[in-house]
Amino acid sequence: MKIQAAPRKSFRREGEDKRREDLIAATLECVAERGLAGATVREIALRADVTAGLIRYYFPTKDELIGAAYRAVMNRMTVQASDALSNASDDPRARLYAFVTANLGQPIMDPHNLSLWAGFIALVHADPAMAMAHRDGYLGFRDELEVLIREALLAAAKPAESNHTRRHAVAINAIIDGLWLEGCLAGDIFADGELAETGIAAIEAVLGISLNAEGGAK
Amino acid sequence: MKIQAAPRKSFRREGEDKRREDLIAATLECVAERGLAGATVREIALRADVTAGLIRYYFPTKDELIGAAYRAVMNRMTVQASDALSNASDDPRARLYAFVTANLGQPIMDPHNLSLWAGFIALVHADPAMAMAHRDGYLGFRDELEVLIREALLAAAKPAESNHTRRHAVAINAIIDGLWLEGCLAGDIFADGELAETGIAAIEAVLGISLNAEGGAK
DNA sequence: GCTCTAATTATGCAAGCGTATAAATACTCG
DNA sequence: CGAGTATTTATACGCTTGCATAATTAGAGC
Repeated sequence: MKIQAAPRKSFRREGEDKRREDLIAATLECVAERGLAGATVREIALRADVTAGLIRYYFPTKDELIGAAYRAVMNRMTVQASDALSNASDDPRARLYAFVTANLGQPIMDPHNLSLWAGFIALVHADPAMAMAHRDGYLGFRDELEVLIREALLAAAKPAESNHTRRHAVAINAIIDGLWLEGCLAGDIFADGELAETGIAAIEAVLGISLNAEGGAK
Repeated sequence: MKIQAAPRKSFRREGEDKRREDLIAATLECVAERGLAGATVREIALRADVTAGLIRYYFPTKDELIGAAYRAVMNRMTVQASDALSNASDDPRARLYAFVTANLGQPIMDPHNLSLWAGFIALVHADPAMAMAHRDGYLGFRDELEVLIREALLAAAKPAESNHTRRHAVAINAIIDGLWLEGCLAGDIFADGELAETGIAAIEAVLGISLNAEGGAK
């Protein structure tokens, strides 16, 4: 009987970009399913169908992999929201409407995204680099929102001075974030589209305009 | 030369309640400073000036200590908000006003609270027990808010049917949570009281009433 | 096809983790 | 003041973790 020499794992060489993406994707899976604590190098490697040592070949330290994963999540959500914008009509009110509903529906409003986001946010306080990464993302989001708000106000023939639009951006950003939170945490107690509807109504009230593409005036 | 026998740590016996509180407080310190990962039994014990073994005497498992700590944070914030209510006048609009500003000011709107909250929220998805604990807290908060809203609407002679007040509660809860988040994450880029002001304005717009105690009508 | 190298696997290590358990001690009660 | 017990310390065990490093191999280039 032949002695079973432990067979060495066969493998394929992959491009650097592909591997990094795979590793980040595997990391996100782990975090989503079992929290940040579940994202160990061994588990990540398993999901990426790779051995643990390889991770260090692409990411000098585990923290860097985690940071890259965080940026990937935020970027993914941003891109998804922007996609909704590019598919929207060019009426500014319709664009704001599309932006809001996109952020308050699938796939952005998802428990997995919340788990990821929360796990990272918990680190923000301790890690200055991550704190800066987060602030940039936040301000970027708010600025994008502020532009949409200003144009929607102008389209409705309302004043849109920057001190007003800034404050509106803060408030409306809060509405989106808050409803996103509620939906991620307890989406099952809300009807489909209810939160998006609620958000639109609240935003219309704050801005004092209708976001219906057709018509414009209520 | 006398051999230095390792001196056994001296200690005092404490009441069960005192010890539990101390351990929870030490846990919160750890989580706030270095995230959930920093909350190890040894570090917690160190802060509570106790040896690690004692933790298990009061909490069968570390997870139970973490859970207790989470409930303590939420409870603390709830109590602080309720305190603001009991110090408020009995005009319903003033009470809602006080409730909102309390939640959007010190000591509730604090980075430490966010770190704690986020660290725990990241576990909600993975741990059913914590998921239930969270949902209870959330619904409790929203119900309290809904009562305040209904009474404020009635005081302003506005209709307050339950299907409306529920939706308002969802939206206003989002405004509070969202602004709380913004303040915790980047409080330094906002002027003192700015977020509370913004929140009040947004809520007044959503409800269509003024929350100024004096007058009532704008 | 051979060679060379970069990508990948395999193995090991030291540190830190949560938990278990036995020994010691501060307080309570008679 | 002495005995008993609940509280606390001390020690150790088994596991997992992130990281390092040596051994291997797939694939590109000549």
